Amino acid sequence: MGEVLTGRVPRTIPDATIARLPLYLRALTALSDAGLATVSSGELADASGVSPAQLRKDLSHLGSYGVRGVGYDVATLTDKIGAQIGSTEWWSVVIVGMGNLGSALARYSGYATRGFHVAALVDASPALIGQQVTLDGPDPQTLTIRGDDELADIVAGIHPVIGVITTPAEPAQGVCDRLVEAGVRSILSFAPTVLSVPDGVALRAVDLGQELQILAYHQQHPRTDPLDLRPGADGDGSDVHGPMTSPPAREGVPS
Amino acid sequence: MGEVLTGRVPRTIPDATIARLPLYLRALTALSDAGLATVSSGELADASGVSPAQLRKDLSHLGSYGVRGVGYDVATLTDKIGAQIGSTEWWSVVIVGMGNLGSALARYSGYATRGFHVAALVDASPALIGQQVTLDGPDPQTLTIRGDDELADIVAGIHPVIGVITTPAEPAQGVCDRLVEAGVRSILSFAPTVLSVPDGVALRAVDLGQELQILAYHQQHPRTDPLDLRPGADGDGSDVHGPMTSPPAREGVPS
DNA sequence: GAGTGTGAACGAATTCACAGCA
DNA sequence: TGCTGTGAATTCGTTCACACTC
Repeated sequence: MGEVLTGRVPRTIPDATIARLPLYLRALTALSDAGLATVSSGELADASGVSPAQLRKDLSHLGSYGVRGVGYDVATLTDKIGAQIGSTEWWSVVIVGMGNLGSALARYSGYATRGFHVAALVDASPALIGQQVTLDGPDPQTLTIRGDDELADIVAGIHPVIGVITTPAEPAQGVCDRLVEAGVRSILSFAPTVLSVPDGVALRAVDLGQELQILAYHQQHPRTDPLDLRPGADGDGSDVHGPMTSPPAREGVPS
Repeated sequence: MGEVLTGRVPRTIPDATIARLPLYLRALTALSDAGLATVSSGELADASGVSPAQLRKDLSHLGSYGVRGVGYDVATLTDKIGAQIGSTEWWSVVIVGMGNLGSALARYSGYATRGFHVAALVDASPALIGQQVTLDGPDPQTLTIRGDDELADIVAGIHPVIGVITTPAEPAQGVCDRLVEAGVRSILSFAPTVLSVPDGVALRAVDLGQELQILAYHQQHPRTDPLDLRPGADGDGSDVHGPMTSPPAREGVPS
């Protein structure tokens, strides 16, 4: 793929690669914690649940940070991926919709380790507005649920911001519109509906119902496996259905 | 490509298509509720957030259920997709890990409309075992949290089963192994770790941290858009980043 | 005329296989 | 020798464009 004039790296990392960078970052952190200083593509691939070839191709998009015959320096690679992903700066998260899921996400304690923190909680219900929510985590913090008519004010002060929508389906598009209006450029939705956003706004949507239905399909149509032609070809059979359509998002929301 | 001998339909629906079927099903339900009897590919595509061409190609994998010059019969199409996805039978869900997220998912009231119901709640903590959880939904139901050493017994009686893992990262692989051991063939994990399952078991993983990091990347690297070359090409600019890597799972866990 | 169904063109992502370097 | 980096081949998915049918 031809030379590029801009800087060093081809300034076009495939979306599929970007979606896997967090995986690598997490695996690297674990390796680092375990005291490892270098890893080979095979080891890191195993720890990330991808193939070695894929890992090398992905990393090649960031530049050449490996040493032939040796592997990758864990610290260096962590830095490079972190720089791409933006984990060098702190990101604020605003959660809209304080039902079961919203509350659970608010109290999730894993934000800090990934460079995020919950900055505000919002709901439309008068019954919830004004209530206090205590967040778990290193420095227990208490936030007051605010009304969704204050969204613009709330977002105004804090940047960069990621908006998380955990409302029911019906109000979701309206909330989404108001977030965009207020200047939010990245939105993660858990609402069971299709949302549309203008150009320039990144939207990701996660849906429990859809995930369950996809699993139901696979259970109904078990693979008539033409897979194990060769004996024990690819080591630990991590993934079942070959490369799954939506590269399953690893990492999640425990506790 | 190439004729197929088995039955009617090419018995190989692409994974990407399968991941979108739930979207279509949801859109169809909405249209049906609105009293519509037929839809064109354009309308259904809009309601599902995909392109008309994609929709037609996807549906063509199921067979020819449209009428040229007219469109699709909403009821027929709903049936056909439902049959593929397995929404004709009831699926049981077992949730392991009754922390914030597990509790939220347990109380989620949207299962019934999609053919699922929560059959059991499990946790390892003695503090939680024995506690009652009241599920929302049409017929309020109360489940008692059971110990994870009972997993085999719990799963034994109820089939088909989908296992949902909402534990922290560390115990997740162990829980996963025990679910598989007990006969579960479909697993949805929210734990922030890579899980491996043997061949024949379907695994999907959803990860809040990963989703946020992907959004952070996109915010850091805004598109130098070579997109709007043609004036108002594709109507409502629903998606920002073209076909997103992981076809964002629509539908979710509100309330 | 209107809109489906589908081959064919296109593009993206993965895998292969090997050259090149420590 | 061992492992990275990467063109080439391949597989997979999407988009196009149009023949066909109601």
